[in-house]
Amino acid sequence: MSTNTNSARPGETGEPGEPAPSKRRGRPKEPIRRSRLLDISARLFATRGYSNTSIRDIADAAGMTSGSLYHHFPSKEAILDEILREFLFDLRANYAEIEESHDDPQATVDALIEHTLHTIHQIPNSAALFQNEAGIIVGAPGFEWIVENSKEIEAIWVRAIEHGQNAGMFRPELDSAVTYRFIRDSLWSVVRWYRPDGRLPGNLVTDHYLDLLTHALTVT
Amino acid sequence: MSTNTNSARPGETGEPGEPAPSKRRGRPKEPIRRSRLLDISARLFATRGYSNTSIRDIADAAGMTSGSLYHHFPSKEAILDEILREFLFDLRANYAEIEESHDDPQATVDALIEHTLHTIHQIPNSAALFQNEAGIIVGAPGFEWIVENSKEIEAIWVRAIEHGQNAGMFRPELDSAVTYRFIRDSLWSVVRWYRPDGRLPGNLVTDHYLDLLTHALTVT
Amino acid sequence: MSTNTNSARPGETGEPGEPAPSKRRGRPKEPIRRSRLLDISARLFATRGYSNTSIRDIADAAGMTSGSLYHHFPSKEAILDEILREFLFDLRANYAEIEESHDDPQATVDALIEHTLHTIHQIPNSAALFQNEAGIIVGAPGFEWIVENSKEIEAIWVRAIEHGQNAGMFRPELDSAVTYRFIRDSLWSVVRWYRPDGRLPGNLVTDHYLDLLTHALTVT
Amino acid sequence: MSTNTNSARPGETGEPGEPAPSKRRGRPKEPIRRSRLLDISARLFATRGYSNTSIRDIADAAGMTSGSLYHHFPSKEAILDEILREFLFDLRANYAEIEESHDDPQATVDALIEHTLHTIHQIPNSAALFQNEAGIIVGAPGFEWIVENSKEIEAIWVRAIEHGQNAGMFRPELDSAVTYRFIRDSLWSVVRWYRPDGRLPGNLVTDHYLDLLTHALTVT
DNA sequence: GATGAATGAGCGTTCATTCAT
DNA sequence: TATGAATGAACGCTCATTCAT
Repeated sequence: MSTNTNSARPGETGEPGEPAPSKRRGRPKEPIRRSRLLDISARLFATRGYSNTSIRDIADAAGMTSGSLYHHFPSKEAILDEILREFLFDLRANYAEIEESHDDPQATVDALIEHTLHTIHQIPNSAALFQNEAGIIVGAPGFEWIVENSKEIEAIWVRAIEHGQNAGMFRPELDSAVTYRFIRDSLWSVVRWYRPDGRLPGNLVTDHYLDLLTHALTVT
Repeated sequence: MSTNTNSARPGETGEPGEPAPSKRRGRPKEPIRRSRLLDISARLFATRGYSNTSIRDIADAAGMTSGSLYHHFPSKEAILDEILREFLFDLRANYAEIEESHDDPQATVDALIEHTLHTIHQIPNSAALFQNEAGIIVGAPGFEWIVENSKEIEAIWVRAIEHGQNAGMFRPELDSAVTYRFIRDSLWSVVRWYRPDGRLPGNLVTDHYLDLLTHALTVT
Repeated sequence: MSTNTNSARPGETGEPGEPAPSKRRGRPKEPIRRSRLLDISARLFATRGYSNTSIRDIADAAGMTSGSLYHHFPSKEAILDEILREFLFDLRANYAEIEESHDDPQATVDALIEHTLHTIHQIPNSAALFQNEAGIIVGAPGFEWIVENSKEIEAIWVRAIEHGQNAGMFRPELDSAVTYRFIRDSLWSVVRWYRPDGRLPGNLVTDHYLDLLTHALTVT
Repeated sequence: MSTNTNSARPGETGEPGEPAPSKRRGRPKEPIRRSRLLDISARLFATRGYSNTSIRDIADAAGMTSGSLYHHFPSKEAILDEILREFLFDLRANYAEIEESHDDPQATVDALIEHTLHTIHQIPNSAALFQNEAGIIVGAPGFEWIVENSKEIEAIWVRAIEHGQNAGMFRPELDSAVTYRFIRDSLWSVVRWYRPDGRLPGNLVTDHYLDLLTHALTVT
């Protein structure tokens, strides 16, 4: 399945707003290179799949040779790990902050939903990458941390759902674990068809999903 | 990311009820071989991912050499194509039959939901394979038929949703296209965590999802 | 240090007496291929060093592509292992046979010396390979068996030396362990300069070394 | 064959007595740096083999980056060349001095033997490096000087042996060239098992080898 | 001097595919 | 049908070397 037909031209990044490699005599010259490579990698991994993306594909898209990549990352897997780490730890931190800053269960769940869809809008590549590869990554040696992190994220959601049930807002007959999966899957699946620059505006999608999920959960 | 840790032993398939390869001199012994190979392939593709499954992995699991596989299928991609073709055309045919055999929109949607979850229960490998690889397959040359088929499936669902809205059963403010994606994604995502032999029985999951989706759609 | 200047031409083996790849319809067609590849590998490893010999060098010398080699051996290291295994286990077996078939210590040591030099004459590549690489191989994971084998070989020699001392033939003031190393090293070092087809005939070398070592050991 | 298990930690050299890299503003601070790098290189080359030692390994062990090494040496091969040059030219000079300062052939040969074993004791890394890599180095372009130097060394030994034969001390039936190789190989092979800090003291080894070789050569 | 980024060639290995037997 | 040998392209990665800063 030759999906590499649209292989990137040398030096092409596809990322708009890329700062020109001008003679910027700044301090943080290192992180820029690094995060740019991570961005490119995330885009390719998300688009073609991790296994179908070669280290040379990434290097080509970054305008360097494959060997040069190894000055920045020790392995292909390390690139994947770093992308997912930032994605998942940020996500957990943001979820936790939302949980702490809200009292009303309905408001908490709404904020969690909004933040999830916002994340898909903001960093679709990382989100898609996790969504697409998680099934295979989980269980791979060195990626055990993903399970732990996912459990903590699940706990946040389940607490919010159960608080809502205890408060009489959400339907008590719902199993909180199954309901969490339902919400999680329906939300993250959006990354598969939502395009940040597409015809369907992000806030419209968010409103629709808030509406659908609220009706699914709320006592009537 | 060595995901081949559970590499199949020669001749091992893991599928119970496998008929012994005895000297059965029956008529169509060929189709049996063929479907067995497709089953094995689907299982490996679903478990490890298409790209991470080699033609030798399949041959090993089937107890033959990789060269022999090419007497049954012209290429690795052809195996994938055949698995997905059977899955998607059966699915479409069953959806169409459901549409024709129901008048009540609510009953139609319920039956569509039930059939989807039943499919995940019955043929989880094919379902998972499609769910996992569709994103990359779509757009690959030779797989254009998937888009067509998907459109016809979408049309069935959208018609059912809109019939329900016209009949005053489903909430009129819902966008039928977005709602379809919401239902589709939440249902097919179940394949990622549902285990046919797991603790959570299939009918319980079905009841829960019928409940959640009905509340999400129905006028209150 | 480009030592590959004399890289073998495709199809060239340098081994005289190579049987033409004629239409020999024999059973053991497999072993022939295999042992031929081992011979070629041993020659290249011995000549250039293991690290300086690439899998493509071997494949080129054998008239095949690098990938084809992996039908016969699972890895480069496995080739090395197989060469050394045959060499060392044969050597030990032959030494043991010599030990059993001789009573007189002087005759035993003489036979051991003769066999060692005979081995260098017969299979100089394997002998040189072991002599050159043993220092680095020992301690590498998977090659622990070499130490065991070497210890058993040492035991045979030391027994012969000590028997000779007890019988009053060999000088009693000699430390048997140091004497063994002295004999071993002086003998195996011959592989570095002896050429089976060179000007110095093998039996002349053998006579000289028998003479030197006998004088070194024997009571006068 | 991952022989880099004992990869040196940054800045670690393992050589005791290393002067701290303090701000010593002495005169020839450069030569110190240089010889330290040569020492480190010799140790790594001797331990792991030249081919298995990367320029980065050396740089790491020296606490610098690989690029910095090129301010001191133009290439990896140049490091090897310099180590071997110093080793072999010193050796020849010392052998020559011994030859000149002794009249008695027996005393000359004894002194040559003693000096050889003393060299192995004093600079085992250089000695091992030469012993291990000479076979591959000889014949490589740029290392022709080794052959010349070796010939001169051989001449010194052969002269001493033949003087001894002419004086009636050494057995006349011995071929001086073969006898030289016998002595040379048995002596230098000691580097492979002798440990300066091991249980077997150096002078004991020297006594043993003097004894063995004297008996091998001397008229009885 | 020293550094870090980059290069380009090469390495051991994998894999979908072909084909004579 | 089945096999085993072979292919050729690609893969992840290493490494000696260069060079602007």
